[in-house]
Amino acid sequence: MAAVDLTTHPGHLARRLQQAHYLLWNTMVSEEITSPQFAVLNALVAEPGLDQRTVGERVGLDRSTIAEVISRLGRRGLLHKVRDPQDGRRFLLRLTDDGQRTHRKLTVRTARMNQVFLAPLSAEEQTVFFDLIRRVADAAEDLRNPAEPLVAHQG
Amino acid sequence: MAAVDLTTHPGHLARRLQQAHYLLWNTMVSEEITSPQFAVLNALVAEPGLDQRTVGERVGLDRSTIAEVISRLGRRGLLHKVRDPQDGRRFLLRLTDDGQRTHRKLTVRTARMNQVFLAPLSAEEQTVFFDLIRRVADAAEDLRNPAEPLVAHQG
DNA sequence: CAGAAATACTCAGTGTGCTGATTAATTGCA
DNA sequence: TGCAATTAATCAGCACACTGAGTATTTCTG
Repeated sequence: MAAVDLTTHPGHLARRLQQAHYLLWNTMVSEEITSPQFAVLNALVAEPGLDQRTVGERVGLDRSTIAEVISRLGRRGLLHKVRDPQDGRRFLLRLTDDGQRTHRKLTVRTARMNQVFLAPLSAEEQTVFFDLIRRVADAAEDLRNPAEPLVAHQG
Repeated sequence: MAAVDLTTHPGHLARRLQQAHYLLWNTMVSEEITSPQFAVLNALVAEPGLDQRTVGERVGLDRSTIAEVISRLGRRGLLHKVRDPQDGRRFLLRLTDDGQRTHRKLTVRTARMNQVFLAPLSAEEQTVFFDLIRRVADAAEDLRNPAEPLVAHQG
């Protein structure tokens, strides 16, 4: 009697959107490398030698998840991790040649997939689509990490 | 050198959006019942006595995932599954009184959470937000399930 | 009615994603 | 210097999400 219409629930839509993307990625980009794995490769192309935690921050993965993703990429020989001689807690990450090649190959395919994925929207709609999602996601993230702790005015 | 800007990748945005939602759900709705679990409860409020596969179809979960979600809800005493006397392959699902109560309670909280989540957007923007995401997700789903096999015009 | 095809569900395996607890290393302060 | 706090990473535990393979039941067809 009191059932709700889930098509107006942003969480439900977000999940469906991600699932749809997952399937398309699998058929058009790669069955081996996942989208989060590609994000990690991409982060290390942009900034080689990052440590694990920072990579996670860049791509939006928590400490546990980033550890597993990196371990898989390591097993596949796409990156290597070395202890930071300056700070023994850190591992510094770099892509191997194979990792570089894989990133280049997937970059092309990902661009094609994005075109297909966004094809139902006009160019202007695509811009709005990005803008709206980004604003909602950013605001929700800020709710958890209150950016400026608003330094107390006086002790 | 050839790194890509992930903020223009719909898959990456979809993932961030879902993560943001997950966190907000946890703090504002429930730490026990997840959003997919609520979707299942909701489907069974709308249509009591559905079988497992159909519930999965309604909420967008595959056969394996829906099985686990239902088993968890069963363990919590929120629903029960009975073999369909008409078709021994099926399990028919119904909410318990506790399940009904839980659904009612979470419906209220979910509405509040949605308001907070969507607060960064104006009312018109929220409409556009739903429309764009729905269109992209629907189109991608159709790519995998070619809706109408386009019945041949003549034998 | 019997065998084949379809269907509902289960199971094993993999991967993403979170929290809380633990370990190891560094930093900061008295 | 020496101990406390912080920080990077790991580990265990839970939950979602998919595929491919297997089982049981029903349906379809000859």
